[in-house]
Amino acid sequence: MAKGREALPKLPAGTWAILGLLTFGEQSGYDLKKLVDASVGHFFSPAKSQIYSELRRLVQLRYAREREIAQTDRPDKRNYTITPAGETALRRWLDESPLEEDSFKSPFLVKVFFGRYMDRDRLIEQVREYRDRSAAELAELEALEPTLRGQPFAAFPYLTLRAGLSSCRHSIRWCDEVLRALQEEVMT
Amino acid sequence: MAKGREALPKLPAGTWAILGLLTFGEQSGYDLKKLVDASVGHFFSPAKSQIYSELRRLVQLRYAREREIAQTDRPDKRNYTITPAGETALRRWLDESPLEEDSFKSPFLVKVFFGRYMDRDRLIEQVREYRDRSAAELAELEALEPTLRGQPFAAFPYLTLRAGLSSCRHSIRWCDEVLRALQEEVMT
DNA sequence: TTCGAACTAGTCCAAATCGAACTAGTTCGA
DNA sequence: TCGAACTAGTTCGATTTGGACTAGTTCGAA
Repeated sequence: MAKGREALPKLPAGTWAILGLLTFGEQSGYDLKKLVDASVGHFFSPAKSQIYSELRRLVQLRYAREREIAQTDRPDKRNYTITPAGETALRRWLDESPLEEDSFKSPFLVKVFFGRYMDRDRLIEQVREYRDRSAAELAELEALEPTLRGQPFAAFPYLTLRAGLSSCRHSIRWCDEVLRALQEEVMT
Repeated sequence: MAKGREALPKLPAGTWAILGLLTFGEQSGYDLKKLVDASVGHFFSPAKSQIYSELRRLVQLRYAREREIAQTDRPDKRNYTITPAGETALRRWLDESPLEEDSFKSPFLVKVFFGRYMDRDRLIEQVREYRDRSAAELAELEALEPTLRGQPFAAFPYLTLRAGLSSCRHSIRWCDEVLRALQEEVMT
C-alpha cells in the first residue's frame, strides 16, 4: 500500500498558490484573477495568462476539476474545483517543500543606486512618486485591516496583511529619509 | 539637427542596470556577476545567463564595446566598456523613463497565507528559518555599512543600503510577532 | 603529493513568467 | 445613444530563471 506516499511533483510555487486559492470555492479563471488581486496580490501576482495555464495544468494533474458553464447574458465560462487529491497534495507541499528564496526587484532602487548620474530634481520627483505609491498601497491595506482583524478564519491571511502594512510603512519612512538627505546639500 | 534627441529604445530595466554597472570600469561578464551580487544584488539579481545576453545586446546597440583578452593561466575572456553613447543613453533613461512597478514574490508568505492547512510545528520551523535568513542578510548588510558610510562617491549606493537594512529589520520583527502569535494558542 | 573542492569564464536550453493585444458580447451611466 | 467598463478568455513574443555542461587552474587538507 503506497498510502498516498507518492512523490509530490515538483511545481513552481505559483501553481500551488493557485491551487490554494481554489480552496476558497469553485471559481473561473476570471474570478481567480480578482481574488488574487484582493488577497495574495502583494506577494504573488501572476499575469492572467499564467492563471489560465496553471488551471489547465492542475486539471491535467487531477488536482482540480473543470466544469463548463453556459451563460446567455455573459460569455460562457469554465469553473474549477479542487479535488481531494488536490487538497492532500496542497497540504503536503505546504509541510514538506523546502523554503524557496523570495525575489524582489526594484527598478526604482536601481535608479537611486545610480542617482549621481541623475538630474537632482528629477530624482526628487521620482522619490516623491514612489513615496506616493507606497502611501496609496498602505491606504489600501489599512482599509482592509479592520475587516480581517479578529476574524478567526482569516487569522493567517491577517498575518500576511501585517507584513504588508509594516513593509509599506518602512518604505515611506525610508523615502522621507532620502528626501531629507537630498535636500540638505550634503550629497555631492 | 536632432541634437542626439533620438528616441531611447525601450529596454527592460535590467539592461540599464547592467549598463550602469559598466560605469564602474571595464569588466567581463564573470566580473559583472560578482559585482552585481556585491552591490545591486538585493533589488536586482539577474541569472548569469542573462548578464551575458544583456552584454551582447549592449554591444549591438553600441552602448558598450567588447574586447577579447587571451589568457594563459585562466580561460580567455571578453571585457566590456561603456561607450559615450552608452553613457548619455543611461543618463536619459534615468531621467526620462517612467517609474516601473517593483515586483516582489514570496513563496514563504504564500505558505503563511495558507497556514491553516499546515502542521503547526512545521509552520513555526519555517518561520524560524525565514527569520534566520533575514538575520543573515542583515548581518551582511551591517558588515557593509561602515565601508560605505561617509564615502562621498558611495552616497547613492549608501541610500539603497539603508533601504536593505531597514527592510531586513522589519522582516525580523514581523517574524517575531508571528512566532509569538503562533505560540499563544489564540490561533485556531 | 595528490585528490577534491572551489575558482575562472563562459554556453546552451527548457521552463516559467510577463505583458500587451485581440476577440466578443453585455451592461450601465452620462 | 455612445463610449466606457465589465465579463471571459486566448495568443504570442519577449523576458527571466535555473540548471547542466565544458574546460582549465589553483589551493588546501589528508
